Amino acid sequence: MNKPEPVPHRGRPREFCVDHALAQALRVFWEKGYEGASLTDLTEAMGITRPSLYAAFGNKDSLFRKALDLYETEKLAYIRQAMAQPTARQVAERMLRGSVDNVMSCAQPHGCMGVITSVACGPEAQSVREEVVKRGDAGKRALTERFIRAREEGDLPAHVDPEGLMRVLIALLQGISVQATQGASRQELDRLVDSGLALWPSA
Amino acid sequence: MNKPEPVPHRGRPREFCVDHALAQALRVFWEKGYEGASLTDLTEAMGITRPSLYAAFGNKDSLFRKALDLYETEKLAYIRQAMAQPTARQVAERMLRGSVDNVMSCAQPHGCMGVITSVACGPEAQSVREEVVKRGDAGKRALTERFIRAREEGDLPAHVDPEGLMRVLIALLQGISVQATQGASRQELDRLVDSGLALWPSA
DNA sequence: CTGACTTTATACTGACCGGTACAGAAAGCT
DNA sequence: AGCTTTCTGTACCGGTCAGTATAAAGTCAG
Repeated sequence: MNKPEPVPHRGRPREFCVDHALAQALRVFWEKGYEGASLTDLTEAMGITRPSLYAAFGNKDSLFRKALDLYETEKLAYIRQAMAQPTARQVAERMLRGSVDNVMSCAQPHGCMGVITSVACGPEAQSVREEVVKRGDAGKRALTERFIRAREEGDLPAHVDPEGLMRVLIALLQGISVQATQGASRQELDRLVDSGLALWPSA
Repeated sequence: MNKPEPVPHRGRPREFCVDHALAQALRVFWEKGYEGASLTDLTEAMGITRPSLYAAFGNKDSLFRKALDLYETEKLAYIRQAMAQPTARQVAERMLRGSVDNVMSCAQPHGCMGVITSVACGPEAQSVREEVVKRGDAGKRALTERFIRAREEGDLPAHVDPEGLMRVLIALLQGISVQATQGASRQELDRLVDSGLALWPSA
């Protein structure tokens, strides 16, 4: 961390590491949601002052979007891994297990950022909410395609509805996130996943 | 509506109907969440001024709790009906269908108040959040008991884990709520429910 | 009518919100 | 050296938040 700028700019050099500060911002947004995270919360966690934040990241909206990018590339890697699994069941299992790992990391549980942001209130956050929903929809489409392929490949029965099954799996993931924020233990979430997988349609 | 006080008190009589005002408050809290609903939003929707609100309902916290009571008795009636169904499958179906009806009522979709409140941000709402989680936990216990009974009565296979199945069903309900707030259509949610029920363990 | 009592509306409180003006500090360029 | 450029900290902006002081208005008992 605190790596210097690769090409030293003109003017006074920045005294903090942008990547590290963004990681701290992500932590705050993840814990408190978009509206719940005040600029005071953010700047204190990032160790910088307000004007530095605005100079480096624009405004709260664009800081959140940058944090969201980091979240997707870092914390949602398990989703990309899951999609590459050979069977639909393994796709589901990797997603569910990865989701529990994700919400149970870092001591106290925090749910999925997508759920937190899209459920959180206020017309002020409408723009970021739409962004989150848009990103989620792309994932939903990809998952549906994956299940269509699985049915063609014979590892899902012919009678299943790929889009419906996608919505069920997404609902389970969202449920895991909600229950985590409500204080569910890892053991309870593991049991949710075990029971969910026990219901999964066999080929 | 606007029914008069049954026993006329001393002093100037109240000029609004408490029940009607509370119903309007519920509508606002349901749409915007606890923190997202400002006193200005509330008083405008209720048609009363701030001091009247405080005189009649205490403060924002206690107004929310009273609205929550109303929500449980009015909007969550389907849950009590569902619990009384003869088989576990019918319990699940009534809950899922009722949940979709619930989040799809009143034109634009709003999710479950429990989910909205428990996921919504900020340490200021911690107290009401704990209240919501506490009420939800009681429901979870009751549902687990219901599935244990179902297994004893033979309408659930012996190998299922009642608590795990309870968490799966709750997760589906929470997923329905989240997807509704994200703008899912009734048709999409119906498909979620159909696919979920198709997975339900048969006796 | 008078006084006790309660609800009404206006207008305010201090605290916090996201965002910024300003001036000083630290670097490169010439 | 000076000059330009960029960052840093302080101190502030108008707006909104939950909650309330105050006084007028309305209804009772006597």
